[in-house]
Amino acid sequence: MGLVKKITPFQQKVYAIVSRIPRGRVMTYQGIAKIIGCNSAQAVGQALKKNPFAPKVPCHRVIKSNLSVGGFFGKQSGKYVEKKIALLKKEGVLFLDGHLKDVCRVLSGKISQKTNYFGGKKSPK
DNA sequence: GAGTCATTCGTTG
DNA sequence: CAACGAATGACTC
Repeated sequence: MGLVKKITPFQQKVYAIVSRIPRGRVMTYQGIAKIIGCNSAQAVGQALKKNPFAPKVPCHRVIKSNLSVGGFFGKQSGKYVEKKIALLKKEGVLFLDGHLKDVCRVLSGKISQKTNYFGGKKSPK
């Protein structure tokens, strides 16, 4: 039976970090990637997609560095992503139009300062 | 603020 | 060795 929990060292690091994200908080792919030692958030995303410990690792607490929601269960959009937002919303992390409402909820030490997120700018409908 | 192209690291085929 | 992926940055509108 080749069906064994074969995970790579890279995945172990990703799951270790993600599983340590406290409730009501989120982390970015870039942040995790940086802690691991690489600057490839895509590698982190792939590790989470193949996440063999789906319910064990709170992958729903991982979002993109641009404060957008990101993907979930291999979907970049759809009801799965909606569920991801709903889960975070239940934990106190609110999203507006697919983007994080409160940047303060993000751990990871620091975020890209180059990008001008919602800093003071607001465009309601 | 929103959309598009190119880049980058690791895993899998 | 080649292609893909839950992403990101830079550039343009």
